[in-house]
Amino acid sequence: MHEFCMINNQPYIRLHTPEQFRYSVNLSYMERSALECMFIVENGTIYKAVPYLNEPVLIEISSEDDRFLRIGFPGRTVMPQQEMCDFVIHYVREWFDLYTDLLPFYKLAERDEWLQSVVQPLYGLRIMGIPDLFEALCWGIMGQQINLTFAYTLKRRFVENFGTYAEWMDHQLWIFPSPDIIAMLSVETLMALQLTRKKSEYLIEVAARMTDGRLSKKSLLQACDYHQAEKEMVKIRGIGPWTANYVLMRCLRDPSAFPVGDVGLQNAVQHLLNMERKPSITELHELSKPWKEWAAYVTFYLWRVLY
DNA sequence: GGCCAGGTGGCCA
DNA sequence: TGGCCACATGGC
Repeated sequence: MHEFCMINNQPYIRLHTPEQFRYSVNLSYMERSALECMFIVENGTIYKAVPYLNEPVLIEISSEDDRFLRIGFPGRTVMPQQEMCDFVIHYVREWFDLYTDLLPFYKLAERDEWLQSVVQPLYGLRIMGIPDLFEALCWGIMGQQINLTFAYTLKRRFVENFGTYAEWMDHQLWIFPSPDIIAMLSVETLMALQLTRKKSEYLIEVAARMTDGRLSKKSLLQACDYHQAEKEMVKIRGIGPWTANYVLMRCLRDPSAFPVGDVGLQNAVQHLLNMERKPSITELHELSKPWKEWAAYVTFYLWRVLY
């Protein structure tokens, strides 16, 4: 549900959110890294360019009472046409994971003391998504086996070399490169950004598959079977179980996705359980049994404990 | 200077 | 199936 509003000649959409949502806790997640290049956060407002019919649309997101979302359109004095508004509303809902009902997750956490201690302080946090499948896959591949700071550096170089941007005030708001641009690059071109040879090959291969239609978000979601989608992704070189589950979690919206080999997850569990060593994969599967269906959410919340 | 990093593919038994 | 190892370089 939403309303179209005006304030000081600025059009905005007032978007209703589920009860299990708090803007502030999501905002602090968005503020976690100054190195992030796909959106800007300033004074509690998130600015982003979203791709609408190959045309970047600037949006600004803020909140009313920590509950309602306000979606504004910087630089516009009239409300955009209906189709664009519908697109933006859907984009924001997907980005903030507002289509997911978190009530069962919180009910589950109430019955598990350990889980509750992780979940309760972050009440209202959603898995902030990466709606663009190509971006999600690239980010997963780039981030493998390197520290997060360097991963952000690589993404920035990738985006600034091959993406497009819209200007807002003195900022550039970037649109992630489209697969057809990347599919045409040589391995050496990507290696110049300090991606490894293998990662460069993987990125170009994923781009080629998305360009010719062998791989798409639609086809992965078509079977309505996340396990099948995972199998499809893992067939592709450079996408292992971690990356596939990461993409299931942040793009395809499978609440039970579980990147169990994730070192951040392992560190968080080790820390919270006061273990002397990192938990094994087997131990993590054992631990996750009670909340298996919500493993993506638990993982996301656990990341917030350490990062 | 050394260990670790939001892993994966490939090889070997 | 399960255990190593190269990759390849920045961050701290």
